[in-house]
Amino acid sequence: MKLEMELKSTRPIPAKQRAVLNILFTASWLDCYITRQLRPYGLTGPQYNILRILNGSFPKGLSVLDIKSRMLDRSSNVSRLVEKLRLSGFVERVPHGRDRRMVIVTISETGKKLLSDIEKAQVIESNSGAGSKLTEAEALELAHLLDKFRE
Amino acid sequence: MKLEMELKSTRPIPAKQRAVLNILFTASWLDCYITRQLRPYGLTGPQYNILRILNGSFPKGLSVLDIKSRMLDRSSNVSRLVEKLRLSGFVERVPHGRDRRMVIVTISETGKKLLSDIEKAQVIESNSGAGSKLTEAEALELAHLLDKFRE
DNA sequence: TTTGTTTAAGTGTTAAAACATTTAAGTTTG
DNA sequence: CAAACTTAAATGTTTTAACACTTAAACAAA
Repeated sequence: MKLEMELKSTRPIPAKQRAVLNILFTASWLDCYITRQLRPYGLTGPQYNILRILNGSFPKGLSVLDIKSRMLDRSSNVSRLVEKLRLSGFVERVPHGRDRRMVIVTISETGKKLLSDIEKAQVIESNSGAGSKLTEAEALELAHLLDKFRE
Repeated sequence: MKLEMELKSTRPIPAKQRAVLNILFTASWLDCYITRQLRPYGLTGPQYNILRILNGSFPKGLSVLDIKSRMLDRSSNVSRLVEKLRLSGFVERVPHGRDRRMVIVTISETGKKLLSDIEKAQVIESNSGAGSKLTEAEALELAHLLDKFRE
């Protein structure tokens, strides 16, 4: 549905403002979608984000700050999120050898198993999920315009 | 900066996933930007959203549910947000005549003054703000692709 | 009417975000 | 070396989000 319809806007919205509102609205919509997808697995969005970051760097681990710098939401409190993931058994924490201030976080086998379960479930419904109506070219164009938006 | 750089991604990201990540990342970036803009005025993003909705419907007011259905973030607790705005003097609440379950919320003169102050300040720096690098046509295209993304 | 259902708004509670502050280890410089 | 500074992680606190639940009014049907 078009943004104006979603927001029940009466008067026309200027182009740039429409872009701003649409980014915020779509992100909220997407966030809600992702939260629903993750609920059965007992993960929140930021926790899932961390697991995927660690999976991408596996078998190497990352420090807390390294994780934070790669997150979608940079205001996340990574220490606490990692601690929750550790309690659930999805990551492991080992102190850094040289620099004893640092802690290196690594995804566990359980964590990797969880990610692959989630991925499988999403692949099954990937043709009906978020962004499924976009062609590859449109998806690329969208990402490019968003990059330009932040300049 | 391109998303891959922002997220320090090593391997290439598939197009649709890039779109998803970029929407979430850009929204978080934008949210941070807006929060900073609004801070001097003592408003949060959702509060500002409500004020603008009420300004758009002025002089008519809206019920709590009407406001909610027009908000960017539909999970907002409008009752509490409206109460805060009322305590700050930016909105007024009057019980609905016929249906005594409803409350009609209207923006006050103080609230309208606040909005115009904020707008003026943003116009001044509108050439350096969010989305300023996009042309009108690109902004429209971006909004259109986001509409399609949610289908 | 009275019973049940739906709708609007508000409230209670838990968890998370936001932001500042603290602790401890490492670095730099006089 | 010692003091000052910087950096990494954790913690404290306040606010807000998220979600369920309550209350009260309107509506619908027996």
